[in-house]
Amino acid sequence: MWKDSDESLPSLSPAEWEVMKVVWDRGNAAARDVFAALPEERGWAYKTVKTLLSRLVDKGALDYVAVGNSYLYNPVYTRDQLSQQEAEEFVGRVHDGSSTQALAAFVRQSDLTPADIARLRELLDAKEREITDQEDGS
Amino acid sequence: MWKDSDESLPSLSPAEWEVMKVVWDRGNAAARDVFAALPEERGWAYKTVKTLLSRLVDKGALDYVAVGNSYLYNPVYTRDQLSQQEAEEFVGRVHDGSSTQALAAFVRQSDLTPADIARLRELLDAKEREITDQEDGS
DNA sequence: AGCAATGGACTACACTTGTAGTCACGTCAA
DNA sequence: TTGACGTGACTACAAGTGTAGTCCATTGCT
Repeated sequence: MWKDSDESLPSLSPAEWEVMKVVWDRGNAAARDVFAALPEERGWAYKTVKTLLSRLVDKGALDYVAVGNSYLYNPVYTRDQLSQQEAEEFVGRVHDGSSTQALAAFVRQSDLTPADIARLRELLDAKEREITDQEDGS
Repeated sequence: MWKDSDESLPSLSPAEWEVMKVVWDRGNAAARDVFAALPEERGWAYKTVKTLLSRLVDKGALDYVAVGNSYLYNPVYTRDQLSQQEAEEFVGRVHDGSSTQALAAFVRQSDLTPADIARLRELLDAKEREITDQEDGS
C-alpha cells in the first residue's frame, strides 16, 4: 500500500465533512442533491450548502463538471484518504502522535459488543500477517 | 453503557491542547512555566501563551489561584476526560459515530509493531471480561 | 422569442483561532 | 519608599467557519 502520506490533502471542517459524505455516498452530486440528502435536522438553507460546496472546490476537495444549468460535483479524494488524514491529525493533537496510545484509549472508552471485539481481533491478526509478510517477502 | 458523557466539557483548539498538555504534565503551572516548557520549535511569544491560558480559563478548561504576582493555573478536567470527548467528536464527524468503524480504520492504517498488537489484544481481552462481568453481575 | 425560475458568483457578518501588542498596576528589591 | 520589571487585562487583526443573502445570467418552458 502507498502509506506514502501525500501531505497535502485538504483538511475539512465539520460542516464540510457532512457535505462530503453525501457526495461520497452517491459518487457525485449536484447542489440540490446534497441539499435534499442532508437530514432536515441539520436545518441548512440551500445557500449554505452551496457555500460549503464552493469552499470545498476552493480547497481542492471537490471538482465539478457543468451539466445543464448546474454543476455535478465529484470528490477528488476518497473518503479513506481524508479519514486517514483526520485520524493522523487527531492522534497528533490529542495523543502526541502515538497511534498505539490512541488505539488503546479508544478500546478502553468505546462501547464494544463481543462481536466488535471479535472483528477487531481478526483485524489485528490480519495486521500481524501483513507485517510479517512484509519483512519476510518484499 | 453510555459511559456517563457529561456533555458539556469545553472543546479545545489544537494550540490550546498544546498548552493544556503542559499543565497536565506538571499538575499546575504559571504562565512562564508553560512558556518555558513548550518546545522552542513552537516559536510562540510569551504573550501568545498568555492569551491561550486566558482563553482556556474563559472556556472553563483551567482555573487558577493568584500566587505572588501571578496566577497558578490548574486543569479543571483530566486529560482523559477531554481526550475522550475529542475522540467522540472525531468518531462522530469522520466515522458517523461508529467507534467500531473508527477503530477498524485505525488498525488498518496505523503502523503497529508486533508488540503493539499484542498489547491491543490484551486490551481487547480486558474489555471482553469487563463486558461479561457487567452483564453478569448487576 | 420572451419570461420566470433556478443556480452560480460574489458579498456579508459574527464567532473562533492563531498570533501577538499596549497599558497600567502591583510586587519585590534596594 | 520608590522605581524597574514582571504580569494580567484589554485590544488587534487576519484567516477560517457557520450561516446565509443579493444579484445576474442562463436555461427551459410556453
